[in-house]
Amino acid sequence: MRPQKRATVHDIAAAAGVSRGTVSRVLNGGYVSAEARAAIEAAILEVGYVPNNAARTLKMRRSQAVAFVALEPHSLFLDDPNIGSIMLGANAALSLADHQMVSLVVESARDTERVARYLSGGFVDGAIVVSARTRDPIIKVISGLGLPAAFVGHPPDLSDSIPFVGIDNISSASAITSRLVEAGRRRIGMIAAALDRDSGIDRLTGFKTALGTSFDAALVADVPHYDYGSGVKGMRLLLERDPAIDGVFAASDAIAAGALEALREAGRSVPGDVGVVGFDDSTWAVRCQPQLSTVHQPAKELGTVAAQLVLRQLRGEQVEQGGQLLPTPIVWRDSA
Amino acid sequence: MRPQKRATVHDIAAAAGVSRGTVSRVLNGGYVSAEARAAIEAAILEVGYVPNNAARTLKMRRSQAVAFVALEPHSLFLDDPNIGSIMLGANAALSLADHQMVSLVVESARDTERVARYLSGGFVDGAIVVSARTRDPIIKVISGLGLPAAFVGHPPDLSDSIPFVGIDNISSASAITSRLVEAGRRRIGMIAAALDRDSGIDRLTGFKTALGTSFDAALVADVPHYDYGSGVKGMRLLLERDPAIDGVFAASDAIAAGALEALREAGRSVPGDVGVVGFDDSTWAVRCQPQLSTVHQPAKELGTVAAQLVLRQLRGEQVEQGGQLLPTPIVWRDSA
DNA sequence: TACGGATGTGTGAACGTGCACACAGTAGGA
DNA sequence: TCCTACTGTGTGCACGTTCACACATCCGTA
Repeated sequence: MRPQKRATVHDIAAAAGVSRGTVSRVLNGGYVSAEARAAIEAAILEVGYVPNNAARTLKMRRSQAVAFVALEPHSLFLDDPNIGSIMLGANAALSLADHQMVSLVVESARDTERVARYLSGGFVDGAIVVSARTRDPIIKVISGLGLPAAFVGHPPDLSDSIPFVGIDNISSASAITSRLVEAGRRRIGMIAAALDRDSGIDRLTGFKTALGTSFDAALVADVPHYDYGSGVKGMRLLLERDPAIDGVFAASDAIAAGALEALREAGRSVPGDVGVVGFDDSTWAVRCQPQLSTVHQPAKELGTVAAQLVLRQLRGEQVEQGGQLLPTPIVWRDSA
Repeated sequence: MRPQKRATVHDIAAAAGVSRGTVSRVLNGGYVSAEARAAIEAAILEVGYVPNNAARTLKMRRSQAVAFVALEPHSLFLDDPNIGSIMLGANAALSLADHQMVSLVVESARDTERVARYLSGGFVDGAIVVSARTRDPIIKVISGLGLPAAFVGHPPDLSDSIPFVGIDNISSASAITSRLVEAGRRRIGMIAAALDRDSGIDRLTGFKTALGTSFDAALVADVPHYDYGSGVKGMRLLLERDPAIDGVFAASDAIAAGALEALREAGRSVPGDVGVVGFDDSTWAVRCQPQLSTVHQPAKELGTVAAQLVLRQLRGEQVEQGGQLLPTPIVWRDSA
C-alpha cells in the first residue's frame, strides 16, 4: 500500500502564504514575525502536519533515536524480569533527553543480519546492547561502525573502546557464597548457568574464589539458561552427586526457585536441611516460599547509566575507558 | 559527535569505475555485467559500505520497519510475561517478511508525544499496539494518520477500521468460572483488575455471566494491576468480606499467585478449602504451589497474527473488518 | 540491409528537510 | 548622511538514494 500523500513544508508554506524557510524557522527557531508564526501554526494544526523524519535524519545526520538491542532474549523476556527493568530505566533516561528508544530483538541469524543493517543505516544515533555473548557479531558491527554505544555487562572480548556498565559479578558471587559459609554450610554447591556470557562465567569464578581450597568441581551443575526449569534439573543433579549437600548458590533467582522445587520434591527443608541463595533480587525472590536470600541487581540503574553513557558520547563528551560497576547489596531473607 | 564520513554509492561507483546507477542495480536488481558486478561487490566489501536507510526511506516511502508499541508497560514488563511472548511472536513473523520490528515503550505523557511523532514521521510503515487503554491518544494518532496497524486486544472505543486480534475474554472467563461451579464451589469471588482495559472489563463480565443470579457484587475485589501484590491485597479483602468464600477467579496468574500467598497466610488450604483459578497460563501457573488451573492465552500467536495483519495491509491486501479471536483452552491443574 | 528485442550503462530528477546565503527594511549612533 | 546592527524573509543547495529515461551494443531474423 502506498501511503497517501502527506503534507510537507511546501504545503504549509503555501497555505500560510510564506516560504519554506519561514516554516522551517518556526519549527527550528529563528527570527519570525508574530503574524507569520500565527499563520503557519494555524496551517500546521489544520492539516495535521508532521515533519518527515527520514528527510530530517538524512539532512541532519541525526535521528534522535537510540537502539536498545536485546540479544537472544528468549529466556530473558520469558523468565528474567531484569531485562524489563533495564529497558524501562534506559527509556526513562533517553526520554528525558528527548531521544526515542527503539528496542530491537535478536533471536536468529536472520535477525542478526537485519539488525546490523538497521544499526548501520543511520536510523539510530547510538546503541545500548544487553547480554551480548562472546564473539557476538553485533559487537564487530558496532565497533567497526564507530557507532556510539554502551554495553550492559561485558563479554570478555569486548573492545576497550566501548564503555560498559555492569555489576561486579565476581565479588558479588563471592560475597554471597561467603555468607553461606559463615552461616555454617559445609557442602556448598552451585548451579551455574549461561557460561557463554560474562555474567555466567564471573558468577562461577566468584563462587570458586570464596570457597578456595574447599571448592569441589563435582558440586557445580552446569545448566544452559537462567530459568526455572534449569534450576529444577540442576538441583536434582547436585542432589544425586552429593546427597549430603547443605548449601546451594544458584546463578539466578529463577534457578533458585527451581532448586527450591527440586528440594521440596526430594523432601529437604529450606533453610533447615539446605540453605539456598540466588542472584538478581528479581520478583522471583519475594514470591518464593521461603523468600530468597539473594544479590540485589540494580537493573533499572543499569539501564539508566547505559543510556547516559550513550547520550554523553552523542554530546561529544569523552567517556572514560573501561566500565562502570554498580553496587550490589546482599539481601538476606529466609532461604538461607 | 558528528559521525565520521561514511561511504556512499558515489564512492563505490568511483572505486569500481562505474556509475551510481549500476551500483544501485547491483543492490536492487537489474541488468549488470559479470565484471561490473564483481568490481562493485569487491568495492563494497573493501570499504564496508552500508546503504543509508534514511535516504532510502525518503525516496522509497518505505522503511521496512514496523513499530511494536507497548503502552504503559511498567507492570507488564515486570510482572506479566505475556508481553515478552507477544513480542517474540511478532518479531518472528516480521523477521520472516524481512521487516524490522522496533519496540517503543510508552510510560509517560512525554513518551506518548514523542512516540506519536515517531510513528507519524515515516520511520515505520506500520504499527502493532499492545494493551491500549480506553481513549488512549495513540489510537487517535494512528487512525488520523491512516498508518497500517493492528491491535492486540481492543479498547472499547477502537475505530472499526483498525483490525485487532485478541481472545474472547468474556467467554473464557465465563468458561473457567463455570468449571469452578461444576467443581462444587458455592461462594465464588473474583479478584478483578485493570478495569480500564478491555481485558479487565471483559473478564469481569464473563464472571458475572457464568454466575448469573448467584452473582454477588460484594465478592468482587477491584485491584488496579495484574500483579502479584494486587493479588495478595485482593484476596485479603475477599476473606475479610466473606470468610466462607470457597472459590476465587483471579484475573491473572500473577494475581492468583498472590491470592495463594494470602490464603496460606490465612491458613486456608488450596484446593481443599478454597479453589483458585487464574488467567494467562503464564510461567506463574506452573511455578505456583499448587500449580494453577487457568485459561491458556496464546501469547506468541497473538503477536504473530497481529504482525500478519499489518504485513497484509502493507502488501495492499484488504483486511476484514473487526477482530480475530484466538482459542483459549482451559488448563486444569491442581489449584482447583 | 534493416529492424526489434535483450542486455548493459550513464544521467537527471525527485523524495522533504535544514542551513547558508542573499537581500530588504528599520533604528540608532557617529 | 553613512555605517552598522538587528530583525525578518526568500532561494539554492545538499543530504544519499532510487527510478525513469536515454543511449549503446549485440544478436537473430525478416
